[in-house]
Amino acid sequence: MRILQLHSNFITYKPVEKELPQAEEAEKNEVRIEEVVVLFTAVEEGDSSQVSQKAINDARAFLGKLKVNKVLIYPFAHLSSNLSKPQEAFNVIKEMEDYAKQKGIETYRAPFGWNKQFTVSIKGHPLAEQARTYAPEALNIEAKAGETGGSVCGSKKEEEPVSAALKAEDTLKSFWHILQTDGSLIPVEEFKFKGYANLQKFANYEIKKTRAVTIMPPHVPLMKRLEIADYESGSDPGNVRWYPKGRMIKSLLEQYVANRIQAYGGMEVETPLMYDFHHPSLASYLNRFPARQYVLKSEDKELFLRFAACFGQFLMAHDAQISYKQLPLKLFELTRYSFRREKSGEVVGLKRLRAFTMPDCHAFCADFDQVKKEFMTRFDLCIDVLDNIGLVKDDYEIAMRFTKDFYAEHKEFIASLATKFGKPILAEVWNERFFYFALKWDLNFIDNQDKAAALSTDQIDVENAERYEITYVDEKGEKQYPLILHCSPSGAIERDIYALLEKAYREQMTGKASMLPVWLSPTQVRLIPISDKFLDKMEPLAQQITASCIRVDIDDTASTLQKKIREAEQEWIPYIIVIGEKEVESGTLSVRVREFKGKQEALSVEQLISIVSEKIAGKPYKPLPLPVYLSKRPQFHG
RNA sequence: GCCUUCGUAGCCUAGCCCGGUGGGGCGUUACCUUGGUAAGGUAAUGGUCGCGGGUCCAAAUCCCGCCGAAGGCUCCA
Repeated sequence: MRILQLHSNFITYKPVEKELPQAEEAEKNEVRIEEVVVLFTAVEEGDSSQVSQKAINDARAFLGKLKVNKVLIYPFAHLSSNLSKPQEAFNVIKEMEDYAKQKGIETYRAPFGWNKQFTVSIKGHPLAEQARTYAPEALNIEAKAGETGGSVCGSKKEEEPVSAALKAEDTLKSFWHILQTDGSLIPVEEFKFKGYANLQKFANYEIKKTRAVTIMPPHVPLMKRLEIADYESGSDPGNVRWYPKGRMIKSLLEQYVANRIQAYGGMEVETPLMYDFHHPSLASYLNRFPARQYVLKSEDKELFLRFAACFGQFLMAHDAQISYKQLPLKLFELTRYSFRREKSGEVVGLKRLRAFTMPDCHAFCADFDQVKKEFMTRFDLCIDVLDNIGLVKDDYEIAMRFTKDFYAEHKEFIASLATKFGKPILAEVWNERFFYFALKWDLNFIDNQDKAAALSTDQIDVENAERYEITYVDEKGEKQYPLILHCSPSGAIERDIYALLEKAYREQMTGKASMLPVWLSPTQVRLIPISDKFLDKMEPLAQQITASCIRVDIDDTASTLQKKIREAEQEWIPYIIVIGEKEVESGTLSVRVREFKGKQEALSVEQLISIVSEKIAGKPYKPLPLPVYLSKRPQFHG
């Protein structure tokens, strides 16, 4: 069924003559209806009463928005070249009419089978004109795509939506299994989740999408209170502001991940943020999901903001001269930003943003042997990167997604990944390949609402080399298409911070100290003088500690000792040092250690420096992002 | 996009159901306090109660419309 829906000031029509033997009886008088939603309707082969109800229900949704309760069903064959038989069409039209009346809509209908002359005046607002298509079999398709984030650049099919949806029903049906550590695959219903509570939560989230939690995500108040980030009402939802502390944390994570990818062999590049909407390699893909882009017009060009670094790197690789000797070739960019115009209701805190920072690393490989080796290396890299960020195997679950043919062919390879991970993995298996990747894994953090968010991912792309005409020259001097791996070792940086905050909250709930890893703590050491008299003793001590690349600050505000300690604890500062008479005389510091729930330890300055230095060894360093003296700091959040 | 909830000072919040001088806390500022490991005291400061309309002698409170936000659903290429 095809419907053209027009919110009209008025419509007039006049039946002229019967066009079909099945035409109903009608008078040849002009009819005029004011303030009405007109549904020009073509009934197509196979349309049933289900379709007519669906169409009316959709129309009702609009009526509510338009604050109209009047429709005119206007049979209009010209919308389709695949019309059903007239008698069936007439029945369906009548069903629509009956159903609409039953739903309390003031319903009019133009006569069926007549050639009519009409005039229609259409309103000027954005919702006034809508076209819809209903395929009878496509009504209840839940095209579960299985993409949970990561660097994803193209889909496989680009037919018109209806046939794609039909295809999707068959192709996209997911069969869920658990991939055990020995590489064996068992249906998810048969798996005993005892001892794997997190995996069970993840499986529920992925398969059933059920959860009964209504609490606010804990990381949202935390990101505000800790002055990391906040919503920016002056921008679009999902574009957040970063305060000095948050900027520092984010910057350190960015540096760390970038360093690791460079050590792995990724060549860092930088590519444009915006691309031509009508570029041939990009257009076919974009047309499929037009609503997901930020689109901007600039003079006569239509541009869209990138949602990953794929385009830039692929266009770069397209123009490059690549020999098999240089493979695997790894390009990397830290996208600040990638843009995805998620629907407003989907944007949450730092978990799901419209503008986010994502390391995106592509490896161009000669053949499948090379892919396997590289894929394994990157699997290790991703797990190790997250581990260093502060997210360990207990914090996340892995999903692996592939077709059953791919599994049959590469069983050992898939098994080796599972064995390496050492925990059972959720496997989503398809009968046929629908996406551009043959194999993908994604690593999912499970938060306090039992929801999952994808962090790292890696995918074997078997299509985009051809689409973007990326080639390398093999031993025989012939051009070949490489296989492309897409990897985001940490996932979005903002999402890492979300995960760290959610994890900290959970630790607190289970009686442990909530804190960020020491290398990411904006203040690592706080000095609190017991009274103003000791304030001038602070400065040299602070300098000595700072010289060892440790971030130290001094609480010179006019409040009490107890309050200063309370505030330092609420800032999650790992080491708090109170200095008074005793310390000045003995030279020994009284250090309150957050990790040990505030236990005090007597340490020399050198001991303190060596303890902290050990904690942050191998991590990037940035100086204190705020003035050393607390009295000099503004309060960014009430 | 849909559903639900919520908009009261820089921040958190009571009051709203049942209309009658908007109350508290945090912060900020000043003064007192100069301390020994999670909130010292006093005072001052700060409000078109989201916006517009309606009902009423009278609206933060009731009604209608709009705007904004959050959560859920869907979604997550």
